[in-house]
Amino acid sequence: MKRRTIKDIAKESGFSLSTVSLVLNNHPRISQSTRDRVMEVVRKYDFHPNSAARGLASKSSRTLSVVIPNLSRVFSDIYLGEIISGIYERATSQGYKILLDIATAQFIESQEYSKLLASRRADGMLFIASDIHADYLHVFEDSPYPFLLVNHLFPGKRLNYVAVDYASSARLAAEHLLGLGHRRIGLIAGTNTHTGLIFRDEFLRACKSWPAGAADVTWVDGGEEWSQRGGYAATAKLMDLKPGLTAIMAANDRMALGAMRWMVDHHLEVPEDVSVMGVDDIQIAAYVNPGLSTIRHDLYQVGIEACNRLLQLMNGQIKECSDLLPTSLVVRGSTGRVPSGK
Amino acid sequence: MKRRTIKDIAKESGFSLSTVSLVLNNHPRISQSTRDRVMEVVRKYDFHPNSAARGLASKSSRTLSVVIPNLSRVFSDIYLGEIISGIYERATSQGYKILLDIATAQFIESQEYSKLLASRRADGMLFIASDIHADYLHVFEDSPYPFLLVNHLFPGKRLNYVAVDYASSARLAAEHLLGLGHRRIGLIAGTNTHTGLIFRDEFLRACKSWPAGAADVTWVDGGEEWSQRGGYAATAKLMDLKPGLTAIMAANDRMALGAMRWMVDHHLEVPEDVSVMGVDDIQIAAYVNPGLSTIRHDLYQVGIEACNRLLQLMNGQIKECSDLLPTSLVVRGSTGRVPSGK
DNA sequence: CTTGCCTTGTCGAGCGTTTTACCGGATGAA
DNA sequence: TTCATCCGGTAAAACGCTCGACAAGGCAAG
Repeated sequence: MKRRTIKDIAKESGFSLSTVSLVLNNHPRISQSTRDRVMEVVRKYDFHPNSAARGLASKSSRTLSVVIPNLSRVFSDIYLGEIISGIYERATSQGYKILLDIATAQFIESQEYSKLLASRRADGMLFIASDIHADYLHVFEDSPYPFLLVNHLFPGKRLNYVAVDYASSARLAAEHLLGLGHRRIGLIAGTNTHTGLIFRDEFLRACKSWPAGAADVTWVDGGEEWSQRGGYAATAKLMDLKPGLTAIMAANDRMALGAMRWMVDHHLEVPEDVSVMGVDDIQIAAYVNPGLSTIRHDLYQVGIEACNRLLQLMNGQIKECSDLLPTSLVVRGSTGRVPSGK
Repeated sequence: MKRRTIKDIAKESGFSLSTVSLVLNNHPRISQSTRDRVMEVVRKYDFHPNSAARGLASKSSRTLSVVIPNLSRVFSDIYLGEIISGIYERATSQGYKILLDIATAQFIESQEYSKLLASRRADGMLFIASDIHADYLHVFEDSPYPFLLVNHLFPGKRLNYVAVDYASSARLAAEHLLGLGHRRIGLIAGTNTHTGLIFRDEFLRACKSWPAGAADVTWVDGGEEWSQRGGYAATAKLMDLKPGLTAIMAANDRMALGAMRWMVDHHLEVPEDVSVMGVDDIQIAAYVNPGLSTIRHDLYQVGIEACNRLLQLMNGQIKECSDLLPTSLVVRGSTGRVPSGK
């Protein structure tokens, strides 16, 4: 099968190579009548210009690299899906395609993140996979390549980011639980990301400085994957350390679901015996029993905004970016007033 | 910033353009000593060959297109994540990258699926997004482009596919419930995919021809998105139509979770009053209360296998593909013997 | 000393676009 | 009439790599 090229279109339509190219790129230089005659031939052959040739000549791949974390079953976390949907929406509307990568050990060791941009396979990179050990990202400080962290940040590194305001989420959550009278609180923290650490520290701070009396907060780590399983194990640990806890705060909804499951398995009622609260407001949070109180993070919006900012970095409209997006409290059935007599 | 090319490497290392190219492609023609001297320079400059130029000259983009369904919050379904992880694993190991697309209305109307392959932006396509209305896919019958449906199929169209054996799943599920004595069963079906229809029809058939006595199965549609919400609504409808149901069979776990939620909201015990069963064995199925009985679909394996087959189609090792992968029963707490006296 | 073959490296013609000059003709003002 | 300007289109030089054809040199066999 002979592959058609712009040359065939030129020959058949009677115009030059350049003219066809200009038509295909909607260049204003070309008159409507010429445009029509060329497009007729283009449609007749269902012609689509070769993207490699385009990329070579134009020095742009019209492609964005998106790197996601290497958690087992990573997609099951709505967390990611929302962000990616947002990115896709924005990227597509600007004529960009998405090249997906997973931050596996192999991906990092072979420095794919550099290779992708250096080889011009992608014009810019959105990185959703940063944990506190991602020191290799320092290559993107002052790098000529457009790079942006999505819902992560790296204190001490000059890296662009768009993220939800985790400190504000921590305050909202703390105020909700404290306002319900809780003073003995267990915190299941995520400590493998900087945003997780920010959440933990701000939550502790808010509980310590509560006007109506400081709360006693015990925290444990919820595990690398922020999963139900991790939340379950962390809850077991907390309840062992401090049997009198009246509330469990988890750094995301999945761990909170693990906590609720532990309560059921140990014949404790939520929220009568213990209140449980999460963060993110994933879809299933409204479908468990009781519904999970949580902090809403609009991750779709994070995706949109992150992609927007990356595009601005790419065309030079901005030089750097450090956006924090707002969050809000969602109250459902899993939190209630502290049990009387406790 | 001057971008380095293969030419600079050639000059600096004292070899020809072609030699550098051959080294970079690990061609056996080149001796070890030459290879070493070239690679030294390559590393010195952290050089990465331009992928557009490579693609243009080699007529291959080393990229696979993956198209996923346009469900709102689509990623929240572990269903997809598992498949994509499998695809990624396989594709990466063969040096291919993944170009992600979502089957939005825009994607379909603008015939992006053709454009991607015709413009050589991707060398082959894995389509996870097929519903019964995807008639436009007929363009891939006898198309020169490698194309494969993932966990879907299209009776009546000559399209390659790799899918789980839904008919076998239906039999396993039916046998489990019938074996527990259930004879009045509600089925929440997914009717917008051919695999969903196959499941429904085979489930009905199996229930009708059960040796120990046919069951009375009532089925309703669970909605386009196979979601908790849809499962919840479908359960309401079923329980209204047939108040005496002793078991609910849902075509996926998410709808089953919706069904369980409905039971809780209406003070019915699972499985004491009604058994509930799903399909897929998503991660959370083990974490709800009671644990969800289901049919395990190894979707990671589907991804691996699908990618394998596509690569074989691409290099001509096979001409067509219609694989069905096995499934298995997983019994947890949500199904039990039919209540006595019912 | 030929001849032929093998090994290793080089030449150079593409690959299919974009984009910068440039050009001819029409238009309009002086 | 002349000259500058504009308009619509074209020629051709990149863009950076791959790969088939070819060449040089070494070596073994006759």
